[in-house]
This record gives sequence, C-alpha cells and structure tokens, in this order.
Amino acid sequence: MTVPQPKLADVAAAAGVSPTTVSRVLNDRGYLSQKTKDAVHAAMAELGYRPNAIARSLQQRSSRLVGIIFPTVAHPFYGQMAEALETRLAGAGYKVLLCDSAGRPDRERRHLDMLLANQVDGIITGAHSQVVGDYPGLRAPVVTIDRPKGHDFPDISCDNRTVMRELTRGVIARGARRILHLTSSRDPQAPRLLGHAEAMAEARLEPAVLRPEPSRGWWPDPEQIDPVLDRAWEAAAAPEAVMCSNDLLAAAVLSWARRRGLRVPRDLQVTGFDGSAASRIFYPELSTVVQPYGAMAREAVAAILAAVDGEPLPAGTRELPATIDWRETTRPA
Amino acid sequence: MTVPQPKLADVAAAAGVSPTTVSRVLNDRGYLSQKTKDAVHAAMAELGYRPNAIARSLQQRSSRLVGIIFPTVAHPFYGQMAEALETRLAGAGYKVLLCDSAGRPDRERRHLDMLLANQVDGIITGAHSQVVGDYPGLRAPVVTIDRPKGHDFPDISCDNRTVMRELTRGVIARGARRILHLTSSRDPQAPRLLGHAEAMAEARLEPAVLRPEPSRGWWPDPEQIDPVLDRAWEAAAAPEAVMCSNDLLAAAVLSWARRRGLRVPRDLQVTGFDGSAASRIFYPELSTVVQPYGAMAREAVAAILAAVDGEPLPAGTRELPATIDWRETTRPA
DNA sequence: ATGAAAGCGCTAACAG
DNA sequence: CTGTTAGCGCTTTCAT
Repeated sequence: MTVPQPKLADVAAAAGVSPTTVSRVLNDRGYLSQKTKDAVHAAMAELGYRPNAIARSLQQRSSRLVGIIFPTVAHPFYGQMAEALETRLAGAGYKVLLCDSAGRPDRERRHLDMLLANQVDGIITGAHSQVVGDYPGLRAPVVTIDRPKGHDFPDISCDNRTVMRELTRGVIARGARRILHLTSSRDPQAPRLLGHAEAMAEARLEPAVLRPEPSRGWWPDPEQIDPVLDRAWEAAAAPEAVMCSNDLLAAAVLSWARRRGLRVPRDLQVTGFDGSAASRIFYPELSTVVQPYGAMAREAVAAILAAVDGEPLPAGTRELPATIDWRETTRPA
Repeated sequence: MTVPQPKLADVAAAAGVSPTTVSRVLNDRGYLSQKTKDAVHAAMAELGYRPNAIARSLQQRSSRLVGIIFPTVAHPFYGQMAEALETRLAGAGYKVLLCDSAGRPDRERRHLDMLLANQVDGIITGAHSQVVGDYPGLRAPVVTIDRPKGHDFPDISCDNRTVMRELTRGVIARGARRILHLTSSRDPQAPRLLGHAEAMAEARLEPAVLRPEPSRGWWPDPEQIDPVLDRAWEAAAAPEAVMCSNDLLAAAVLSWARRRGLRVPRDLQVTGFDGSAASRIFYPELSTVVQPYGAMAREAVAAILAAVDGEPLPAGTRELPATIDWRETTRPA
C-alpha cells in the first residue's frame, strides 16, 4: 500500500543488471547466463515484483483482452456460454471484459466504444441488436454467437434448423398432431422456426406459431403467456404439444399447465431448447435440446485467435451439432 | 484495418495545434478558446479518433478496471450477481474483468495474478477458497460477496441468519415439525444454518442437517441427493418439510418428490434460497428467499469506489435484507 | 490560452 | 551474453 509497487527498473537495480536484461528473463528471450537469470529471479522474488500488464500492452500494441457482449448473463444460456468462453480464453492467456447490454442498443454502443478504446484483440457478441454490424472504425475481429446472418461476421451456432426439425419430427412421432410453437423470436426466418416448419410440412400439419412478448427483454412473462395459452385452449381443438424456443419459456408453459390441471405428457407434451446446466437441474423432466456450449466456445475462441494471428475471419455460420434429450415431458417414442 | 489507428498526435497535426491542446479538449481541462475546441473536435471526427485507454491507464496509474471472481457464472445466483455488478460498475465508468474460478484454488490464484498484473482498481469476489485472504502483494481493495467472515475484507451478504430464522419459523407455523435441512455448505457455522437452528430451538424441535456432496462443485447431484432423501423417508418418521440452502437443491428435491409420488405441499413442504430471476421463471411455485441482488451490487460497488477514493474499507459484514416469497411449495400460513 | 518536454513501465532495435 | 537508446500513446508540469 504505502510502498510503491516495484517496477522493472527496481528489479534491475537490485539485481545489478540493466532493465533490458530483466525484460529478457521475464519474457525468456535471447541468451542469458544462468547466473544472471538467477540473480534477476532472486531480485524479483525479493521485491515481490509483478510486471505491469498495462505497460506491456501499450508497448506491444496488443492487450490480450477479448470483450464479450451478452444481453444478460443472468440468463442461464448466456451465463453458461460466458463461463465456457472465459474458461477457454483464460486457458489461451486472454482476459475477458464482460459487457451486459441488457438488450439496449445504447448500452451496446457504449460497451463497444469502451472495448475499442481498450484495444481489445477481439469481440464475441451474442447481443441482439445490429449495432455491431455497422459500427464505424471497428478494428477488432468480431464473432457472433447464435445470431442470424445479415452481417459480415462469422457466427457460431448450434444446428438450430436441423435439430429443431428433428425435435419436431420426434414430437410428431410421439403422437402429437396439433402442435403449438412458442417463440421469443420476432424473426419469421429464424432457423429454429424454419426447421420446425419443415417437419410440420413433411407431416402435412399446419404450423401454429405464437410470439408472446417477453418482459425485460429476455424473461418470459406469465402475464403475456398465460392468456395466449388460455386462448389456444379455448379454441375448437386444443393443442397436444407446445414446443418452445427456450427452456424458460417451456418452464412457463409447464407452470401454466399445472395451474390448469393438465397432465404432462398425457394431455400435453412440452419441449424446450437450450439445455443449460441450470435448466437440467431445475427441470430434469424437460425434453429439450442441449446446446454444445463447450464446442461453441471452442470454435468462437479459435476464430478470434486465428484472426489475431492475421488469418482472415471465415464468413458465414459455423453450426455445431446439438443433442436432443428426450425426457418425461414428452411421451415415450 | 490497413490504415493505422489515428493517435492524439495525428489529431493535433490535423487541427494545427499541439498534442497538449488535444489532450485538454479530450479531458475538458484548462481554458480553451471555443475556436480551438471546435477545430480539435472537427479533426477528431474527421479522423475517427478514439483515445487509447491503455495509454491513458498507464499514464494515470489507474485502470478503471474491476475484477470479479465467481465460482461459475453459469449458476443463476452468480450470473445474476455478475450482471448486477457489471451494470453498476459500467454506470460508474468502470470496466469488468470476468474471472470464473470453477471452484479451483489454482484457477483463482491465476486469476488474481492476472488481475493484479492488470492494475485493477478493485476486486469483488464470491469465490469459495480462501486464497484471497493470504495473498502476497495484494494492493487492490477487495470486497467479498456472501462469504463467511474469517478474512479481513468487507463482505456483502443478505441477512442470511435472520431471514433463514424467519423462513424456518414460517415453515413451522405452516405445520411442519419434522424438518430436514439440506445444504451444500460444509461449514457448520454458516449463518443460514445458525438461523435455522435458532428457529428450531425456539420451537423445541430437533434440527436435522444433511450435506449431500455436490458434483462439479456447484451443481446438486441427484445421484447424491436421492439416496439421502430415500433414507430419510425410510426412517421411522418421515420429514414433513425439506428446507434447502439454494433453489437448485430445492428443485432437485421437488424432482425427487415427484418421482416418489409425494404431493407438495400436502405430503411435503419445500423451500429454497436465492430467488434468482431464472429460478422464479423455472419454478414460480417454489417458496424461497429472494436475495437483494441490486442492493448487494450497489453496496459492493460503493465500497470499492470509496476505497479507490482513498477511504479505508470498512471491515465486517454488511447485511442487506432479503425477502421471503411464500408460494405453493409450502402450505398457506 | 497554448506549447515543449518529460515520463508512466515496458520492450525492441542496435550495438558491442 | 548484456547494455544503451528510443518510443508505445497519453498526460502533466512548467513556461510563455
């Protein structure tokens, strides 16, 4: 506290060598006599020296910092993704600047400004707005996570369309004909919707998509969902299955079903999407799609690191296979 | 990309002034003629200039960086806490370095090294190991989140003991006499346990505490929990309530209860702890304690900012009031 | 009201 | 094998 932190020059003085030499042993560069190395190490230990990463970053014009932007890390999907990314990045010697955009473009813009000012080596974003897309002076490589195309950055996703087609086929095979699709997405071309529509078309079933408004951006709102479901159930033919675009939505549906006295899966089958660790504990019975968190983090980080090494970023989406976990909210196959 | 990023000197040249002047308009310091200001602003806009935060940090010997260390942000409690902290810190002009310790002391140590090397202005940690406690050369102020005492840093928690006493009283008032307490804590002096024990003693009831081993550190493991519960139910007098030290544990108990055909709350009452947004959506029926996430973040950040301003950190625990959310996994009062 | 010069802590030529 | 010198991009005395 009171003692100023020792700097490289102090170590040099203590060891009786030049700053350059200390820098060399620090970075293990060039030829050093063992004797010198030992002396320097001793001095460093003596003083409790810790190199200043900021000075190093300035000199090397590389911060080893990666920014990650998500709408909300309180959400199990983003939280788990953030964890997987941090673990990978830390393993590669990178540091993570966490940005929570709360789904607000203004916040995202501020965060982007901040990241660029801090000379980040890369940005990984799962934020929903398109502000990264047309950002002036964006020097850092950008990779998106589970974002639809419509931008020039590589995107890492699971095989949304394929797995959703598969999941829908499975629900149909389990006896459901009248299937409701609940989504929080406002994009009619969302891959999950397309996959769903394909499977429905194959079976000559009419897709029915409902988009209840989420509250606070990412949290399903029972006030919105319940009336929507009530209405669907008061229609002539009540649905036999509800497929949801994420596990939280599915949980809201299951809660509604309990209140309404519907038996799952007898009266109603329910599926989710995401399969976060939290979701698997909260709802082990939920049939859902488990996203490949680890693999997605690996690919996203690999892309950033490649870009740092000067390789051009591949455009387009990289899709990693997700797995379906059939449980008790659907009937046996 | 190909064009090197403009620096302050470039702006100066373009505006026909000295670097000092540009720095002055940037920081709005000293007296500048409006004319000069305008010229500089024009030049900055022209070149798309963005000040380099790294250089600034080096010069000012302050990074405006705060490290936050949690066992796993995939866990709803930590994820929501991380979000609340990031929001507060960003609002105060600070940046967040995210560290996921995965509950491993070696990882925590590496993260601490990294944070100190990066000249963080403060550290907020909820990691469980005690490595921060005796860390050599820790210059940054540290605040812990929901950690038991036993260290010199201020701690921000909810009023664990009080609210747990209240919750236990409530469960007793709801008719339960044989109450099981499930916890993931290995500390017999944990405040939540103490509060529980107090309420039990008041009612002259015998406390029964069970500590199933978590898997991977923070996730309750049904393989561990189910046999423990089974055994309790095979004992002479089956419990009438299970109180859990977090919502995930409660979810595991509810899942077990469903499989065993127990009706909640008739045959068995269940309570949780944490009340994260995710938990409220996954399990709206769960009676639980809702932690004051926002207030805790506010206090933690306030403490760090005060320390940055040179005020000494207050020692001891700051307890914020939590609220009890009685729902349907307990009987009506 | 503005500028020149020095320096934050480190590393990269370039000597020797 | 080691040291001298210059400079990363910015801010800050101290002049004027």
